[in-house]
Amino acid sequence: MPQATAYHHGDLRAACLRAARELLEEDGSAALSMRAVARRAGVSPTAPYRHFPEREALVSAVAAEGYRELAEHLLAAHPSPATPNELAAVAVAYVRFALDHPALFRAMFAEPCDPGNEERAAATEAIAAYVRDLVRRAFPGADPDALWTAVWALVHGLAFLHLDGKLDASAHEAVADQVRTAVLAMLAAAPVS
Amino acid sequence: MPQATAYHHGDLRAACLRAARELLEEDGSAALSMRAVARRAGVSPTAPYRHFPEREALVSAVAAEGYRELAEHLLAAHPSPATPNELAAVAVAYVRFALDHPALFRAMFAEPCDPGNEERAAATEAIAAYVRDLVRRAFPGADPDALWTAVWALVHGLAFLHLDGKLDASAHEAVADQVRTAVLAMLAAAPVS
DNA sequence: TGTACATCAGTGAACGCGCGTTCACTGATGTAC
DNA sequence: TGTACATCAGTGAACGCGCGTTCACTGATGTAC
Repeated sequence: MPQATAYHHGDLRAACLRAARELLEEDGSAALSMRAVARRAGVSPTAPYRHFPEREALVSAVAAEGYRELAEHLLAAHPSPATPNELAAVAVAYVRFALDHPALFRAMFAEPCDPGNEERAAATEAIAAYVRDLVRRAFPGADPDALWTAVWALVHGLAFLHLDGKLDASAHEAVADQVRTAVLAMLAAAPVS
Repeated sequence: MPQATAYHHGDLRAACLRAARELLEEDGSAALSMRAVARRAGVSPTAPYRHFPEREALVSAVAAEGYRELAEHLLAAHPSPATPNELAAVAVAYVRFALDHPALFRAMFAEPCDPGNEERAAATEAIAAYVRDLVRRAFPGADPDALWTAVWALVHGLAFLHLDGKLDASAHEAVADQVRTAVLAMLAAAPVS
């Protein structure tokens, strides 16, 4: 760990990530910019380039952090969900995370992603594994590959529809109810034919 | 209908919408800008302000057009789906639309939307009605309000996960298979408990 | 232990860019008398 | 029918902005001898 002085920051990489997160939390609508991050970190506009070769690298790093936090958040909602109600609780947690960190969530999904970023790939895989296990436990008879995609899509769609204002997201409890009800209805759906 | 002359365009409003659509189809990654639209329409940078008081108004108009097209596209896939297979076909059409018009699709959903735009509201409602009818036909026993949200979310999630590269979208047929399989797996899911 | 020097992590000026929007304007149209 | 004039739909210069990135630089650190 290098020493911090007036000239040398000490840990600018971490400071940039922290600044980026703060900016995303504060103004969910503005795109993340290198210059804004530098300003927030109290450093010249070009200093971050020592640690991130280009904007996309910064965004990828922030997104990876977001994936890790989302994984923790889901685990905290339920470590090993196995019933429809438990699955619904996890769905609510997923949507809540999106609504509590809208800009981060958009950065995680909508920003062009660098497929070579291992940190990011590992973090995504942790979430995928969690959902796959959930599906195996909750739906022993189903094709897990097909169903885990569907479950993720269902929950992800609920998150974005709320985030984008297509479903009303103004009240916490109402969102939770809406998500729970939708998930349970889907699982209980008995099609004709 | 005003006459077109060298000075007066004749129907600049429509030309702006056409230009905007072209730009979205050509460069899915760039944000829509008033200046680019004006350039494409062959008009001074400020001329579009005669027809759209601000950028958001233009985007809202384009989005409304997108909703109408999406509704037509779904109707064309199946006018009155009632079985899981027919529902899956509509899901495939929804995802295909998103992948064929990525920037338009993002504009429709991710851009901040003007809730007062009636054109847009009407177009969205047409889609909602289509999905609600579908749900009523296909799942006579279910709570239609809860289930139509779930169905929309499932399909919408599949669209965005493909659009954002979280699910592989490189081959048309593979995407269709993936979507069909996921939807059918979800409908056939038999939870424990 | 002291010193020369390579390397590292910053600075700050500058480049060229595109953007949304305003403003005063002008050319063309259409309407009232 | 002819004309004065209001209105409409454009123009073009300008404002102030923020951006990503480059470049030559400089201050601080650490290492080899």
